[in-house]
Amino acid sequence: MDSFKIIAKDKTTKARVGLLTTKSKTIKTPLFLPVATLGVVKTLAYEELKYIGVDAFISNTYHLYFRPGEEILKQFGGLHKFINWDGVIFTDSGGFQVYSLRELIPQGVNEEGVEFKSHIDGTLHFFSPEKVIELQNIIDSDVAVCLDECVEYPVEYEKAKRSVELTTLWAKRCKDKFNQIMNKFDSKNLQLLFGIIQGSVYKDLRKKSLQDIVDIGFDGYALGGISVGEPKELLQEITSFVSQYLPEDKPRYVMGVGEVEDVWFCVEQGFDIMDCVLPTRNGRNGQALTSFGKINIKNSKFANDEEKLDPECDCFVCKDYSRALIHHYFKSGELLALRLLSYHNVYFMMKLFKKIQQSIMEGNFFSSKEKFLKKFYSQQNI
RNA sequence: GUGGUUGUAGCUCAACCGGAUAGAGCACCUGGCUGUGGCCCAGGUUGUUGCGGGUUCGACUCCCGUCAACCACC
Repeated sequence: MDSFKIIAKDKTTKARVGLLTTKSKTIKTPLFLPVATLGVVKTLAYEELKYIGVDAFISNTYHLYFRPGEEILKQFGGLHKFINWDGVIFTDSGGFQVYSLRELIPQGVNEEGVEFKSHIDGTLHFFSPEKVIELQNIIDSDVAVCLDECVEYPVEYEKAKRSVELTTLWAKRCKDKFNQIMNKFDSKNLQLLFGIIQGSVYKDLRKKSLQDIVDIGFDGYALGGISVGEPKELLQEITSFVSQYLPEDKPRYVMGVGEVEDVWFCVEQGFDIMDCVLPTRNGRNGQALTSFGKINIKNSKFANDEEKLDPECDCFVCKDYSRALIHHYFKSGELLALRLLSYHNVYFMMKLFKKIQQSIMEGNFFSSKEKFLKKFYSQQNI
């Protein structure tokens, strides 16, 4: 059974609307995944996620491995049951932590896997491709991804090349282990497995990586190794380059992208799924997304501002809380401040993706994009 | 009333034997953050060194006076 079905295509761009069928649910793409590293979108209750209309989020294998740990997850029968959430769960493999926590990898990375020093207590732990698949099976996510090696930017060609070779090698082992485990399940309860493409900013490496990964064959393809500090032009160059070689009939996931401008761009290039920490992390630090651009609610100019966060938003925060009040909560260190902006920003992203889906269905993706971004950069009403 | 201690940025404190543009943390004001530790990073504003005299080439620093806070004793 095909897990992905395209139901609409934009005529002038590569944007498309699809249905992704997972064992939990069928959900519509383009899809934005808020990040729930430890199984929770920081500060938000599951009831709130449901109310906002969050269909799916992404959790992290590495972090869940340390807390709550395999045993608790096994006891409860996976993350869905542990957190009582019937939406779709993606899991990241820990490959990104090879990059983000690289100072905790004293031995470096080899063919067998990665030896991590726990960021919590410094103890040594070993992740192999097989282990990561097992863990994601224990977590019982709907969509798992292969272990990959994400390298920093900028990176030397030779190092990027080795990471591509390693990522391919690991992808094969992930796929083998995955098939072995999935044999025990009936077809309705199959997890999906996505492969990850590396290659940094080198086009020949990107092409090699995606050919290798597509040859192995996965339920979807993720573009990794971007959003690691490279300039926006390179992000755009790589995403548009890779997208032209990806199979059309499989979901395409660009990992770590979530700035408003980048989101429109990646959808335009034919990507279906993206995830990003920005709406929540920046929300916790005072940045709010509004129809008229980003604002930092901590700025003193909002101290007496009676206007709502985003005059065009209909979330409860924008109905009931003035900018001045949220400013006050932030300056006072009140926890509610973090929640209000997290809620609003996630709401903003969900509404944005609904708008994107709708514009593709109605055949006006490009003009919608232009209109949206023009307003977003106008800084009116701010 | 007498004796003592202390007064330096909004706050807590540095500043050698008298030496150059009086510094730091926090706070405040901005900016940054792209497969998450609420963190962190990068900049920026702020001083009549309680006040007034004096000595000196030069005073936060030494001297005199004065004000304030605190402590002890009457």
